[in-house]
Amino acid sequence: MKKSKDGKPTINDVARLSGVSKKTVSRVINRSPLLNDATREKVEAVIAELGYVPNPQARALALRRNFLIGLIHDNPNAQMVLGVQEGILSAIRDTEFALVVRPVNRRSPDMLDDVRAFLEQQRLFGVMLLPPISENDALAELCEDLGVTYVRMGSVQLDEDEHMVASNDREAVSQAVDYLIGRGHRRIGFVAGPEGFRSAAERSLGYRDALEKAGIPLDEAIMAEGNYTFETGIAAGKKLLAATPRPSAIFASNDEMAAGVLHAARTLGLSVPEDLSIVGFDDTAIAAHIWPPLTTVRWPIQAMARAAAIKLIDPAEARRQPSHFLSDLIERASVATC
Amino acid sequence: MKKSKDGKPTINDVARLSGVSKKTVSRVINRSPLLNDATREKVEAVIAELGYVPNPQARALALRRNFLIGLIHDNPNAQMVLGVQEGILSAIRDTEFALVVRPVNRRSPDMLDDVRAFLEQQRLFGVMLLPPISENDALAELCEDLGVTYVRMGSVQLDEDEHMVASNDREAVSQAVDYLIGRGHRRIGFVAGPEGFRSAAERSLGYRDALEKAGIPLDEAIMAEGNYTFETGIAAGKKLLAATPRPSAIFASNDEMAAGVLHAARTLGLSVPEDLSIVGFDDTAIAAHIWPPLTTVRWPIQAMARAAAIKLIDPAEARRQPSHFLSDLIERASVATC
DNA sequence: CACTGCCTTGACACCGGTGTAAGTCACCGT
DNA sequence: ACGGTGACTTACACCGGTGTCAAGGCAGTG
Repeated sequence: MKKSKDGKPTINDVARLSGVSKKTVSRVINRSPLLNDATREKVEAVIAELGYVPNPQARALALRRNFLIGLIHDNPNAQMVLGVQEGILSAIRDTEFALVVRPVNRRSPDMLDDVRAFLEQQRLFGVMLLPPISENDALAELCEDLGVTYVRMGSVQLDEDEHMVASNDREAVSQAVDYLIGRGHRRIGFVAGPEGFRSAAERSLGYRDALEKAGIPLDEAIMAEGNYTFETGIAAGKKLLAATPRPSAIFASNDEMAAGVLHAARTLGLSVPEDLSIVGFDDTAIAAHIWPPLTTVRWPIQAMARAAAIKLIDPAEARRQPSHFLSDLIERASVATC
Repeated sequence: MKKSKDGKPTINDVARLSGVSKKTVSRVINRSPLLNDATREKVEAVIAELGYVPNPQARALALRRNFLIGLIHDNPNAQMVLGVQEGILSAIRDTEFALVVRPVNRRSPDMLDDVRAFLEQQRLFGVMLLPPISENDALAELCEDLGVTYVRMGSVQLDEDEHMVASNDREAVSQAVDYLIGRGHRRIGFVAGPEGFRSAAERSLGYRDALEKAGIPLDEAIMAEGNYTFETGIAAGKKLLAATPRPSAIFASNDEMAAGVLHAARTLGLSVPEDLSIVGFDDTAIAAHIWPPLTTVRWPIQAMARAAAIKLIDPAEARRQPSHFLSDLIERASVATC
């Protein structure tokens, strides 16, 4: 009698039982203002009694938009991805939105086709792009073409404000290197991230900025490149620590490589921070758990992701929030005064 | 002419342009066998020309089921969660399914209501439950009641086969402790996980099994409990290393706590593995990146998640696949012969 | 040549919501 | 008494697919 057979109650059930039209029920659900209070209460009572919840698929069909936001990423750093997921979730909690995740393979030649198929098939409300693929302009264009609103997260402003939430890696690195200089270091090595990553380029610029400001010349002998992994950090550390004179401090463009440098130093019998100071970037779990705990730059992933999600689902509110985020230096125990 | 105004082409556009009914187009999309080849080709040509992709919301509405599978978790370990996401994705790649994630807060008193609201609102096809909340039977019942198919991942068989993918933590730990015993250790400390976690209980049982088999009596002085965090690992390490005689090896129920034990040992001036051997569990990134690299137990997260996803979307295929997974001991450098 | 049955296709209702335009009713001014 | 007004409410088409069932074409059969 209350509902058809096994299914959940529908708007029709509610309408029938409360003796109004389905459109009126629809108005109650959507909190339409032009609605008599008595009617509203009557309908709400029936809704509560039945435990009615609107069918999101039907809504999506009628509205010609759904309430799914996508997260597209090819990020190797689990902590970062999860931080982003949590940031997004904090923004969509208590809304009807849900989060769909889609890891992709950056190296795959048909990554773009893959994403296109995903977007065409799912017809998401909007998507968020995480670095490093957020740096891919073709991807942003694809979203534009497909009429999917998007927001990119990145280490530098890459797109118009409405499509971008950025940290400022260049400035953050510059400050971190300043900090080393302030502690008396003059010979500061640098481990760059992989070419092609915008974040890597920005971090290199920050390093150069700081040295230039302090009047310290660049020295290629104490600069190396890694690909953000522990292993390449070891290799870079070995190279830098073989230079003469040996650097008294090394800045690595992410924590994994910093851990690699630490490993290399240890292998050479150097103690950290007495013989070598190390600073990393990202403040991932590893930074706090290695010995000595790593001084590193933390950028506010969750807050950025939250801001990005708000841009997607509520552009008006988003204009009242920052689009640019500053990173902090987290002082632990891997830096000593020189 | 080809499509109405700005929207994507619909089944009606395809039907009109190819001069057949929409039902026929529907048959083409769904690869219905009772269909003339000529017709099929004609329609397929139009589909290709228009770039038509069926609207998933309309499909979901008509079929009364959608193609979203949910991942509900409250897991603090980013690596694990991401591994699971990737496992699921490998199973649903090239299907029309998509993955919706939903972190929840285990400690929140209305966690169940939260999940209920999520399931009622989104009407997912099915959900996967990750430990530790996968150990919550009330949650499984909730899914059952709501008619949402579910699969639980866990460290031990907790449910009927069709709802469960399990590793065997008890046996894995037992083997790891056997390994220490085989290396000559007789005084082996144990850091348990938090009470209330099934995985913690299983791992404790494994420890007891191994000692019992070797005829080594339990000694509470070299057993401690932590809550799977680095900090509690330090505390546990301090306690165990203060015991006399001092243990020559410690098994910690996860890698973070193992890292904490390592930290504690270092603080006391002990070197690892010379003075103390340490074995962890999970093989998270931290295990490979600390010094010395940690010998640990790896359980096949991705494969398990993949199997779980297949259980959800293709039960027939799932019966051809394993539901139980074995863990391996990964030998690194934190264990020495005693 | 009418009858039967198979193969293929189409008409139409339906899934559960929303938009639009039209309807009802009490109240108002003239 | 009558048209006008504003506040609510309803009927009905529509979103874009799928299920049901009937119909058309055609070969095989008696």
